[in-house]
Amino acid sequence: MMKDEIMTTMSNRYQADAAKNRPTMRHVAALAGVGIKTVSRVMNDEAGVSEATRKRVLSASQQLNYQLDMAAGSLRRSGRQTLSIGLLLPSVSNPFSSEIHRALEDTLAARGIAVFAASLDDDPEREKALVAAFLGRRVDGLVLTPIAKSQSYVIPEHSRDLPMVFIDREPVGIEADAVVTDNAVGAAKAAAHLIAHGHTKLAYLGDRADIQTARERKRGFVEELGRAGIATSAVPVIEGLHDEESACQAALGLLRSEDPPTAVFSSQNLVTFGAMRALKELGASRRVALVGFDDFTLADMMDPGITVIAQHPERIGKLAAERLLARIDGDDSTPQTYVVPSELIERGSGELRPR
Amino acid sequence: MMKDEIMTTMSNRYQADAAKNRPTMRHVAALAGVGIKTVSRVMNDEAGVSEATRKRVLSASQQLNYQLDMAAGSLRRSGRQTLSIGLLLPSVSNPFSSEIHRALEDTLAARGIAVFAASLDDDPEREKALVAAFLGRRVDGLVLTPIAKSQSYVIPEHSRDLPMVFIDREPVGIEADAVVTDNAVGAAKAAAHLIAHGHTKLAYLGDRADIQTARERKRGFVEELGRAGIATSAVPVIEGLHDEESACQAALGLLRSEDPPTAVFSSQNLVTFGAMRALKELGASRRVALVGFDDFTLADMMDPGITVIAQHPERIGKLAAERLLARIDGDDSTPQTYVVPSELIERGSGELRPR
DNA sequence: CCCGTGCCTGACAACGATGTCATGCATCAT
DNA sequence: ATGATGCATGACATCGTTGTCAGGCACGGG
Repeated sequence: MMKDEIMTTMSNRYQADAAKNRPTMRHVAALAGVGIKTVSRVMNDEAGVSEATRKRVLSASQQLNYQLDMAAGSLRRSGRQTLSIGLLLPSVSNPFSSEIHRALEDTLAARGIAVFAASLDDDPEREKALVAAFLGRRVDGLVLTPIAKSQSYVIPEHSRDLPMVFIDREPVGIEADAVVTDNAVGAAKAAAHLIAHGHTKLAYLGDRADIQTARERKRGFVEELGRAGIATSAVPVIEGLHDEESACQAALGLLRSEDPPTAVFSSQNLVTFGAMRALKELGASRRVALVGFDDFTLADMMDPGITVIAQHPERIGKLAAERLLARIDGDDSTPQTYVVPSELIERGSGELRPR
Repeated sequence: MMKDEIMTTMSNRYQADAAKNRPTMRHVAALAGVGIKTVSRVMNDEAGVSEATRKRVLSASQQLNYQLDMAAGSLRRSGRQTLSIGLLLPSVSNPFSSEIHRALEDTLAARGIAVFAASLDDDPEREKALVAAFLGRRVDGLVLTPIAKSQSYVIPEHSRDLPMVFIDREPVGIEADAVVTDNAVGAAKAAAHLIAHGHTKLAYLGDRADIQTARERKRGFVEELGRAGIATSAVPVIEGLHDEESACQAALGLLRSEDPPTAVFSSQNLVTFGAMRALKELGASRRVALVGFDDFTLADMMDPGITVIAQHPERIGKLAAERLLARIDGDDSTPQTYVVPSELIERGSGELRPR
């Protein structure tokens, strides 16, 4: 009787407290009349708790709406995992990036791992700052698109076995796993495709040369010209195009020149859009061939459809996640670069022949 | 001499240890020859540390590559903030969602807040599971696109003052801030626009009726018909379209019927794409008017350009972030729904007149 | 009846940090 | 000279959890 009264009072007090502040194991333990270690065992599905006790604890925890504090747990837990990783992308709103993000998320979600995502905007300083921010939150791993000149600043962490996978671009100054597209090969395929359709007067519209993938694509394109015996000097190569507007202007300049190209290769999404706009403005969409690097929504709905070298962001994301999980699980084999092949998709614009 | 030797030995031992395991404040303190509380003060830029000591600590922490453990800190710190929030979207790879994500990130980054992002795929169960997962990581707040029938399951957290902002759709069963587009108004604008261009034979292609925004858009569209005196019974309303393929089939069915509509309104991105494809297939792009809800990349490059009711995801994201920050800072005013106006953008397809 | 063997269980320290508070020391007004 | 004041500093408890370990209890065999 007396004891029941005390129990009731106590449970009321704990319930009232737990409604305002967040309940802890102590609250649950008090309400269930057990020690907190037993609550811990139940919450973690550990063996060695009688069925009766388990039920009492579960009921108490539901009553209080208790939730395990992962942060506190991972502080003490051996292995110290937080079940969260950091993802650094050029921008979370970039379609290519967000496809990677999605694939990564799906693969990691199966293991209960949450993803911190952030945008770098191709700013090396942000890269370092955000890596630090994620490390301070004790992520279990890092997936990032590097932009800084060197990633040697993460060597201390990397040598402490922080799992790390680079995507889209390979790291510099550190040996770590990377998952990339075959940029040079893809660009070469584009050049070969145009040449096979009779073009010799090609033009190259490219992104900023400080971006590794842009350099690779240019290299692949130019090398293919060489193989085909086309004088590089006869092919205008414009670099430094980072948005639609500048690409459009560059394309307009080319197309209005005395001896305009009959085929254009654009090294990236936004550049392709700029080129398309220029062609449309000049009414040349059905006259000048176009192949763009990167696939995009509605490419098949354009007139003509736009032929592209498609990357496979979902494969990149999935592979990166798998590599990261392997590293988290202790794989310590030599870091490797994994290449995801690109794919040429014919839609019309790339199959136009010169007049 | 003796003392120096010991110091050196100690510092070596700590350095070796710190190179393998992650260094803690204890390591830094030992190396700098101070107490850990002093290290804490330096790392948190607290006042009351002499310049000389501060320098010693800073130098030691750099030498060890020390980084503050935010998780451990927030365990003890009053207020208990983790400087991270959870963001739940239909999909991180959905362009509309990822624009919101980006705007949110930018606003929160200024305060050093990191963002956990996850995709719901319109699955109520995932919504609950992911909310729980984020709560277990002790996020400082939650921003989410609700899909479950009711959000009452978060009431316990919400009443414990967990900041929460709903975006795109309003919550059910709980009073909380929300940031939404004026869906009904936008759809009504579309209807009015088509009617103003002489159409009376309209058609509505809509998303699944269990999605709040879809219902609102339909309501706005139908109400506008009423205002214009057009018999609702004469206007085909097709719902339940959730992807491009089903929308295309539905549109084809309509357009091939005996008395086809002269104008189509599509309630969402993918449905618009389906409608566009159907129109193209029938060669009716320049004959049947089309207005779509949601703006999209290249809409102006289509032939004709696609007239849309544009939402403003960047404004939604920014506003949601601002509301969340206000709540985090203690604002406890009555929850409110903030409406971000949509905007009709004329591009050609919506201005076609009936024959 | 006693002791070994499991099975449940909880007390306690520890994880890495911060809040509180007491201490030592130099400085200053009286 | 003396006590008051302020600054710099570190000892210690603590946040919510988990690892370790020892204790209690029931059971069974000798």
